[in-house]
Amino acid sequence: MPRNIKIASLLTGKYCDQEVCARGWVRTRRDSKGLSFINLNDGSNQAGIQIVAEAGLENYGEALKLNVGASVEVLGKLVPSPAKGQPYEIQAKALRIFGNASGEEYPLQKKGHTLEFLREIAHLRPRTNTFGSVFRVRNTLAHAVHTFFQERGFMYVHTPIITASDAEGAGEMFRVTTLDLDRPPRTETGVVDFSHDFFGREVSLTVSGQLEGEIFATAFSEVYTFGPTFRAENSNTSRHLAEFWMVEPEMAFYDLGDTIDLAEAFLKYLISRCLEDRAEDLAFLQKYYNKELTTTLDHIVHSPFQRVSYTDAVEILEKSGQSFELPVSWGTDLHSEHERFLTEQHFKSPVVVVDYPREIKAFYMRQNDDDRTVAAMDVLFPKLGEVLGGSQREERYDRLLARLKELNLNEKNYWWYLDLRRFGTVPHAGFGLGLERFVQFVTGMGNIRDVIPFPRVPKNASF
RNA sequence: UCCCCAGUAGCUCAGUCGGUAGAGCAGAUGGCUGUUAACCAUCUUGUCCGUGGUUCGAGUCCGCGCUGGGGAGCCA
Repeated sequence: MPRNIKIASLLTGKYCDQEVCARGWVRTRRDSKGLSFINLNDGSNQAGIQIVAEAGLENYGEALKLNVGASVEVLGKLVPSPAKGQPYEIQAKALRIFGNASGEEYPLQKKGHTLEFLREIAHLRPRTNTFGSVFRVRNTLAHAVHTFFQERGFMYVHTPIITASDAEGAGEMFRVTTLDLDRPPRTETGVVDFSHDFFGREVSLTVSGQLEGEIFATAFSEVYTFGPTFRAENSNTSRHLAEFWMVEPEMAFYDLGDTIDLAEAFLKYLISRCLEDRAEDLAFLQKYYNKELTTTLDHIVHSPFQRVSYTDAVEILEKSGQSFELPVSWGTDLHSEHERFLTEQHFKSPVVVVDYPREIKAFYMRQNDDDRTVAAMDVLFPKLGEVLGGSQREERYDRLLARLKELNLNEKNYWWYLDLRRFGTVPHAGFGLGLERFVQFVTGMGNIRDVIPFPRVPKNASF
């Protein structure tokens, strides 16, 4: 008797008229006289499978007491369903109940719940239709990230979570310490003495794996990191998390154009995989959360990404005749409304803006010959704005050192980063993609807290 | 961090002029020969976010706090 076949596989019809076993959790139960219909879901798909239990079952009495949330195993014959609503169903011959769920106490009902309520029961929300779809899409995206890079010969490098470096000299970091917070050791001048801390120095949770990624790119040529990152910013928005996942490829011998080509292929691949492999989930999400979801995703896959320099983009915005909430002028960063105008109104496709003013970008970005811009790029999507950002890195030792000094960054903290430019330096580049923001885009979910299993935000780290 | 809004049954909400709280859904029980968030009948359910104040009397008015949501800034 076949076991361990997921419900999604059973519904392909491959096992029709065979004895099968399904295990999962009850989503709904409806009964008529002498007959009970159970919808069983094991997380492998959106629809679940219909179990038909008849009065002849040995434990039919118990079956009638099954509540939403109960865990069961069913043995029976997989047959085409005579009724509308599902292609196949299982005629139960034996039903094993692992654990019932109290109808009075189980918080999930056979009706819609608000996303805010479900956030409070993050241990149960994966069992809902919405979160089932969201997390299957998230998984498909994560898998596709690895597939995309591995197929191109990129090495997956595990950059550290605990780090002594600060990737951009900006952004609040979470300190990691084992010091006694009530009575920390202090130096003679009274400041906390981290030489007595676990690592003998101040360390924090990483805000980016990029700098360490560059180390490996200068040995393995093409690498990527994919892991959690942490920002202690007090941001209370639907687009920020204190803990989120980033994908950061880093490539030796790439210039900015090569990197844009890679980013475009990467984003299109990720979306294509979801459209192909998660059609049922996207259809569900489209129905309940974003009516234009698949249209938008299809559009991205089939549009060539337009490329425009920051300087030209500012000129387009200035000449557009649009009245923006915030003014546009050369030297300031583009705001969301500007990005959306470019991608939605002007180009009507994804846009890659390149060569930003050096003053608004990070120290490690490669300075262009005009001495006022750097080889940076942002990919803008309709309705979203910036989805991915990257740059060619400054590989010239003197230029990098001068830039560090210009920004009053302590070069001693970057000694190993500078060494990469002293020994066998090469042109190289990379980009970063915030996974959750992208999952938001692909699923149509409005709040980033609903696309990560256990969101960490200011004032809340439940579960 | 700033601005705005909200917090009443397990969930979603109503609650008039300040007079001690109600509906739908869920749940329980019974019915129904194939149901699709099944349907029909009956029944149960409250720290009105917390705290201080005004008042004869506060779910309702006022102050403070907590939590949640939307927007802004920052960013991914």
